[in-house]
Amino acid sequence: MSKSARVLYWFRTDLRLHDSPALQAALDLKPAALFPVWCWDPNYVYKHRVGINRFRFLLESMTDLSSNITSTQSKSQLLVVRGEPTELLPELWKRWNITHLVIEKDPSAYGRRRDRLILEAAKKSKVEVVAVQGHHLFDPEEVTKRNKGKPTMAMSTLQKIVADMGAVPKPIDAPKDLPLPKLKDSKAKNLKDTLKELAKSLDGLPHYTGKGREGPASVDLNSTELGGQRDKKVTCYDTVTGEASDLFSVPTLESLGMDRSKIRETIKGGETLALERLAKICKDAEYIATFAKPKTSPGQSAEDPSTTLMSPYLKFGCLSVRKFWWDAEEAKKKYKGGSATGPPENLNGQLLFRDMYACAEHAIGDAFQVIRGNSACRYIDWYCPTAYDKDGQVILPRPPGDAVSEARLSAYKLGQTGFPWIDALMRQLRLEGWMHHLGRHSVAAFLTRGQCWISWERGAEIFDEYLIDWDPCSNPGNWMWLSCSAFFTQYFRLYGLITFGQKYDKTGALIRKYCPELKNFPDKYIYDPFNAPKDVQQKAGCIIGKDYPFPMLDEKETKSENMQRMKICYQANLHGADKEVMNGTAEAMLRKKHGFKEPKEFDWANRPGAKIPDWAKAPEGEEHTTEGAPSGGKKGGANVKKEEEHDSDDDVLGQEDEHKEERGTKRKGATAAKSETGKNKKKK
DNA sequence: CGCTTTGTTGGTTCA
DNA sequence: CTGAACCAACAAAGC
Repeated sequence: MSKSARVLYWFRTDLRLHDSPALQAALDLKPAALFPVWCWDPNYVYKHRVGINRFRFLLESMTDLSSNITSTQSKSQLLVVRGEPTELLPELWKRWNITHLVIEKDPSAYGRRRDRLILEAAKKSKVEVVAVQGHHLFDPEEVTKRNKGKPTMAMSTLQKIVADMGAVPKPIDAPKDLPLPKLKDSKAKNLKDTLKELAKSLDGLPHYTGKGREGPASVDLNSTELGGQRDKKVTCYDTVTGEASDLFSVPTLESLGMDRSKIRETIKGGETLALERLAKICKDAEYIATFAKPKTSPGQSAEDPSTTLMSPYLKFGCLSVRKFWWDAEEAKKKYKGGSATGPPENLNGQLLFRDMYACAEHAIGDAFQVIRGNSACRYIDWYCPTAYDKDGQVILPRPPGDAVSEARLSAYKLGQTGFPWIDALMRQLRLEGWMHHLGRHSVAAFLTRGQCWISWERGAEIFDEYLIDWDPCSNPGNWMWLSCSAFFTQYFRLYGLITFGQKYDKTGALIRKYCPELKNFPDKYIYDPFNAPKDVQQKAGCIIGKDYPFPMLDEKETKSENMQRMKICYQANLHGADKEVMNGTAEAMLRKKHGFKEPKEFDWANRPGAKIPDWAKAPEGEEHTTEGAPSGGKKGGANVKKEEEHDSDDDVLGQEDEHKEERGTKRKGATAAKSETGKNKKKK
């Protein structure tokens, strides 16, 4: 059989050639032909929330994979076909006389649903399917089976299970050669002719005209109407095989209706860069051996991260997680210093967390993304939850919640909350598609149980759209963790909006970079410019409430109110799959118990506490911008524009030099101000 | 991989 | 030299 094998290798979660057990399985068939295919799935284009940065990173990764294929076999490349895989793949294997379909197993709920259909179609066509695990350290299907179908809700559970599953497999090298993607009667002598023949073989196939197989046919989750970043027409489905001049090529961002000028292209995709970065990190044995996630700083940017920044590459399989695991193990052996760190805080522990979430998602399925129907998720009566119709279908667009929560959610998404730490992190996310893990903790706790009491589903949605490394398991999993809905229960442990960032970086470099309107504030007030006396604000060239929004809520007031609510929700002990949640009575029940109030707008002048600056008591007719650009109208636009004026790296460096020079004098100013207020207090 | 309050310890300054 | 005053660093406990 092996001599006549003709393999369609379908890339999905594995944009790499190194350590790919699935690709190895394909080569083990000793095929006469191997077609490396990427099917440009409209379900990913329309029915998953994907922003500009993640599409950009994916396209870069595909381009790099294609060139790596060509470097290995000059007469081959990645063959990108545009259409619905369940419609298109059967045509390909019919017209290309395929005997075997080889894939890396995609363990996510969508992946499994899609692959079930593909498997059925393959069976009908007598195409043999070979599916191999390679996206995680351990096969989530096998782990779930060993856990009796239950989700893995703790690291200790996962560790216990995988202890009996043997060691993580050692990485295998990239292939030295690849079989040609040739038709049976091919006369092609070079790649260009091969592509022409392949395109000709697909003549007569209608190009794809729908918006994906899943959900309501007309819905485009990435349209601006639904809060997405697609503002132009999608043209990538105008053909099946791409432009005639560039057959089977990687689509462009423009053909997805997206405008790359709206983002910063900070983290570039591809296997080549992933391996370079891994090699560089593993050279530093001490860094690898003593890595402790809680000690890494969230106050650093992607250009100089305190973590490895490998997650985007793991997400698309540009980097094999098993290679990461073993290269880290090798590096640790070289460390001769004191004691090394262990799981869960070390690097391998981080990779195990990724497996834990994948296995939990595997057991729960689609409901892992939401609260309703999710048995692993504690039910809490958040504002702005996902809404369902009588048949249990999600209503899109989501019917608005109360006005204040909607305004807060919008301000949060744009980085206009009035809390510089939160705003800097959210702007970093929106512009660059990445945020440090602990920064994600901070903003997630703030939106949910900390201050806003808004559903983690809304936060997960924003992350879905903006994160490059978004993952259907880790992302909802971490949102449930931080909102104390699952995995984690210590709801009284809450991140301070001023103190948490300050602990890592007193100078507020992240704020100065992403909130340039605040860059001239002295260190003392960079995390809470709203507490700065008016003369300090004037000197900094930024009046709070005018050039930067007032805080949209009172940190301490919301915190204590929400902790009381959490206590009551924990006592009620409802979960997403309970009948009270499914029939919609849970919300009213909990609100009765904790004395539900609509969230109120923050009244600066009457806020509790004794630290009200004189200038705030008498606002001098200045408008309080608690709304903080949530309408997404003129104000938001103006702020975005202002930011982009400070975009270039040179400019950022310039800003940093500036504070270094000025810091000394500004500190003196701040101390003087402090002693003054001290005197005032004594007089009173 | 919390924050805040409270209390302790050990050190410095200065009348 | 003494002792009050202050302060930084840390630990414990409660939310």
